[in-house]
Amino acid sequence: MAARPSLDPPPRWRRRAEARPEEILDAALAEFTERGFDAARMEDVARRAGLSKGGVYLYFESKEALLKALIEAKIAPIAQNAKAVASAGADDPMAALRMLATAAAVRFADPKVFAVPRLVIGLSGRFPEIAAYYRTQVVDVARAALESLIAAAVAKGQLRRVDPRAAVRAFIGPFLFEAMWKHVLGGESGFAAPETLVEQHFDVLLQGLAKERSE
Amino acid sequence: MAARPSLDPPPRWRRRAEARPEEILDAALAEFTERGFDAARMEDVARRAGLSKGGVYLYFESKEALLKALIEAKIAPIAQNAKAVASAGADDPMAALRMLATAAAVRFADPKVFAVPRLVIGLSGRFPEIAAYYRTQVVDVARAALESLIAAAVAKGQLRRVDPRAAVRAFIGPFLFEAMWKHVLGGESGFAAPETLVEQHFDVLLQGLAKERSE
DNA sequence: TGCAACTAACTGACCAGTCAGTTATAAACG
DNA sequence: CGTTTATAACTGACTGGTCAGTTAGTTGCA
Repeated sequence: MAARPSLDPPPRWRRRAEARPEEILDAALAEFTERGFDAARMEDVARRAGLSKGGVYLYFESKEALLKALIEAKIAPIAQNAKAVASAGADDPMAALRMLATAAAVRFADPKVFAVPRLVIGLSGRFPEIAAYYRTQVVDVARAALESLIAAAVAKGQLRRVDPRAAVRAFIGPFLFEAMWKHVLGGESGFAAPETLVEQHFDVLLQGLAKERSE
Repeated sequence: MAARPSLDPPPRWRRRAEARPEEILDAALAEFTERGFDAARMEDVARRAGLSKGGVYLYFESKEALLKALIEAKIAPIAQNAKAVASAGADDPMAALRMLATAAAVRFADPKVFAVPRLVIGLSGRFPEIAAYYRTQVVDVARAALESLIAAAVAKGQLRRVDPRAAVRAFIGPFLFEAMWKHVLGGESGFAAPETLVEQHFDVLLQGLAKERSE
């Protein structure tokens, strides 16, 4: 009734060269995450992105090239963010650390965001370059940002002087564990809210577990 | 010269039905780790185990069956261990926690041991059953063991009362992070010794990062 | 009209799984 | 004891299906 039978039906496809690359990358991330890189079929990636398999090859040389482009595209903003927070928050390092923790909790809770590190972990054996790229572009940057903030807090007398690497591990590790629990092992998170997570984390991280403090 | 030319040359293969399954599982773990489950070829697994491809199928129904057998075989001892430590160390929980931490540090440092969780992570999208199995058989067990030890320590007045799940995250997370750093990202570990790792970890974990303790 | 964007049908390589045949080994026999 | 017999263990060539990548031809659009 409502739909007037159009005499010239809509085109079977449209030329959308600008939007394609990003759509293909999103489709690829979804397929790679669900099936794994090898088991994912280029045909399915294409369908999901709304074009044909041949079309994908107009934008990406090969499946592997698509994978690498995907990693690069999804990684860049994260690293950017970490660096920005670190340099911006040098005068109030504790507040900056809290912001970073909250950002980490929120990001790690998003399956789409965690999908990338998950992919990298799975493929690190076969594509060490990708793992190395991820390390230098993301982990090293985040690590440096955290270390500088912690060092600043130590200098201000707000934190004890501890081994910086140990401090970074203690800072990130729990989030990593929670993310694995949720996204990899399919565990139910008792408390959904990232704020609660951050709150509990900081309590343990700052005050420690010990009842009495030993000198 | 030394080798006397034997008139009847050694057989081209031997019947070794007892030893085969384990050898095949070891070979499969190595191949799956290096290439990934999909990219690994059954032919290569077989060669590595010292027999032909057809031979592998005498012991395992399919590639997927091999994968599942592999996970089960490599997982069992770990879970066993965690449970034993937990129940044995109820009277001195702090010592038991230190033992568990050291055990974890040593195990996580071994690429062969960490290969299994690495596989599970990579395959969790396609084989959720495997991830679930790993969770119930390993992570849940370890988690319960830790929580009971921590609760015991709290009861004895040795630890503050904090959210048990947060405490467990803080306990395991850093090891997880270190393992990822080393095995997945190929980062150099500044300090090889697990004892150092445990020492630093406990310092931060028990005393916290804060300079002054707030009530 | 021209051409970039796109499709669909195709090709060639690869590999999990099968199977007909071979060989090591142990047991039965003379 | 050697010799035959029986069979479990094993091999390697083969097959059927799958899928990355290609290409000849079609279509939207300026």
